[in-house]
Amino acid sequence: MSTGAPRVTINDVAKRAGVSKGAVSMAFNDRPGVSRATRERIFEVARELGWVPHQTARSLSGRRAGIVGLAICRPARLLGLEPFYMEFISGIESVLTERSYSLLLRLVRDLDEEVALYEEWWRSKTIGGAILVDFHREDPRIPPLRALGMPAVAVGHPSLTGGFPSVWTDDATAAADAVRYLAALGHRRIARVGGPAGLGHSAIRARAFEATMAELGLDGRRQVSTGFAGEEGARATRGLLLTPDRPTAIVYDNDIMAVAGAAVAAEMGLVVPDDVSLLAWDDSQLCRLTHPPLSAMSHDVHRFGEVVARALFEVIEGTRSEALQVPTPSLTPRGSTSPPRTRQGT
Amino acid sequence: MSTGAPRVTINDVAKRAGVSKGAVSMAFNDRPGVSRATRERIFEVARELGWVPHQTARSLSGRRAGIVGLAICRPARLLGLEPFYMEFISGIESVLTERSYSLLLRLVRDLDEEVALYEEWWRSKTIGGAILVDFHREDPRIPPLRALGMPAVAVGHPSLTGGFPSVWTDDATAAADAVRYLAALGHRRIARVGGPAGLGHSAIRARAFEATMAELGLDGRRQVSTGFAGEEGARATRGLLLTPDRPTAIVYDNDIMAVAGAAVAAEMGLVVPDDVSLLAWDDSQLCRLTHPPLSAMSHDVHRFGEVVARALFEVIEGTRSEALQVPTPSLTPRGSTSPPRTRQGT
DNA sequence: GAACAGAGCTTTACCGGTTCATAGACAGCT
DNA sequence: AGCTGTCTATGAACCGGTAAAGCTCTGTTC
Repeated sequence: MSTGAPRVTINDVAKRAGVSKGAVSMAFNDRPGVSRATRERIFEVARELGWVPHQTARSLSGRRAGIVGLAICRPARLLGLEPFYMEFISGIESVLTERSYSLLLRLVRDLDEEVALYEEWWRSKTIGGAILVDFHREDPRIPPLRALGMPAVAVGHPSLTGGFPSVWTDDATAAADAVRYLAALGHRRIARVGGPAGLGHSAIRARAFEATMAELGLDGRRQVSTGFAGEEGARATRGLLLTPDRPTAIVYDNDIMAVAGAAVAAEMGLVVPDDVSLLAWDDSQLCRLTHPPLSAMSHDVHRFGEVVARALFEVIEGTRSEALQVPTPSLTPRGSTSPPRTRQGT
Repeated sequence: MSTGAPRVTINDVAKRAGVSKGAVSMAFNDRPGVSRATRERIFEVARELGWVPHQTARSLSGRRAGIVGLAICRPARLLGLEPFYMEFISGIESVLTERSYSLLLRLVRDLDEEVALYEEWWRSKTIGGAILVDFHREDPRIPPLRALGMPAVAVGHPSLTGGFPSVWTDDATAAADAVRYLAALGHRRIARVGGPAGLGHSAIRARAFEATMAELGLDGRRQVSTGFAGEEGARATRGLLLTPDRPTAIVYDNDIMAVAGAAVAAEMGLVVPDDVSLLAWDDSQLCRLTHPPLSAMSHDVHRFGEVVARALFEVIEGTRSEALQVPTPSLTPRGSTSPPRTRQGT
């Protein structure tokens, strides 16, 4: 039953339609050289036989690979929780689908493995292009990947992506906005729980946070760099809230950590937002599921993915080498932020 | 620059090593017919030239596709939140990686689209096998997909998967365990917030829930079928908690809905677990991030994915046609379940 | 009415591997 | 020396398409 599939090929279609396989090929690629009538007869026969061009054979001749690679270097357990990626991916997919491209996804453990994977994918012509994410400062992936000459779009600020055409969002402005908003509410002791310091966008937000705090005459040193996992966010929050002059507001680098932070506050008997205001980042549905719902810097992550995918096609076609900016995350106030309850010093 | 990559082929390697390309091929496929010395010289040259067999060309000759397909039919926004899938996927990946296979992922909007996608993937020989998930009762995908003759593993109880070799977990027993645990704590009004009734595993849990409740002489009709999204879980919880004889314990079908349920309880001024106990399902990290942390029916989802992937290879190789069971989810008590505070009737 | 153009197909040469029938070299045996 | 068998390696066919050159035939143009 399972063995010996019918194996219909372009030759069968050609023979049955009484034309050469070249003609069938032209018909299926919308190229001139076949009359309307013939073209339709070919389609008719192909449908009868249930024939679809063999993707593999096709890409062996032409150069198109029809597949785009995405390697993500974060622990699987974390990714499962990080709402960002699935939404980002679904945005990418929606564009790829339009062109019958597919996404090849792989989780890798470290950057070396990532580079090796891309090299293999590219050398073996498995993929036609790639989407690079999570740029570090002086990212070690840049030289070897550039050397490949593989079409790729980088997600991250152009200053980080070492010449790869990038798609980026203005994290600096968003971070500054977050600080100004909290300061406007009357907070003076504002802290930030960020992702790894080496990670480019975390670093950018950290700098912007500090600069904006300074600009407002506030102390911008209440910052913690940690991972992105909830537990790490919890630990960082606990640390911050246990200091004598504990912050009255905390900005997080994603929403998982913010949710974990809210749990820590509750566990310590602190009321959100009265005792401490919390501001999440990325704003997935998760922010609306807690009580109180979390204020957040919101982001259309799905669209972000779409823009990235479209940019990649432009790169593949050679019509893009410039960076592209998507809208800056904007503040969505919910129940987790309010003016601080008590009078405070610096 | 970007144009004109070196394009090293098997011929270059053969020429440089002073052998025929057939020899290179044999060397790289671990088949007899090349001496140890020659083999090593070939590898040496290949490394020098940075040559890797062209995956596409390779799969055109041999029959192996090197790619496994997974189409998921759930709204993207929901998936982003559902910790289950990313972990499941990472489990799959870890096995695929061993064999240099890759996962082709696509989010689809409905079952028709899913079937069409698999048909295209299979007919066009893009994939060598597939993983089918989210089975419905009398699932409409079964007949067309079986007709394809594509190697596939189904995730779900064998009674649902229409003859596809399946990998499943004993949801019925787990649901019964959940009920018995809550009953043992003294709860009598136990409710359940489940996924869509059409979805096979939700239906199985629903039946087991009802049967076990009956067995214990309790009323098993407090069940709501909804989506898997947090908001739906919130709405369902609100509905349940607003009834006059509100439940003192609620079992959820995933953890997102349980988290949302906790928020609803808080919003209604109810204390978890004193006023209402909550029991989540799947047990991602999320359950440990809330306050109180959620008790859950735990599951090694990563391993589940691994088992599924391994089963798929067996199917592809023709050595499996039987179902395979993974461990039953087991109860992990945390802070969200306790004996009910007040004396209750039926 | 010879030359030319263009539409509509066919032919042929790849793309980059795998596979298999076959041949050469060499060792062992009678 | 002649025969057989094993090991290594080659060459050509093939996988299922694409692309570009080539061939016919009909209709124009001067």
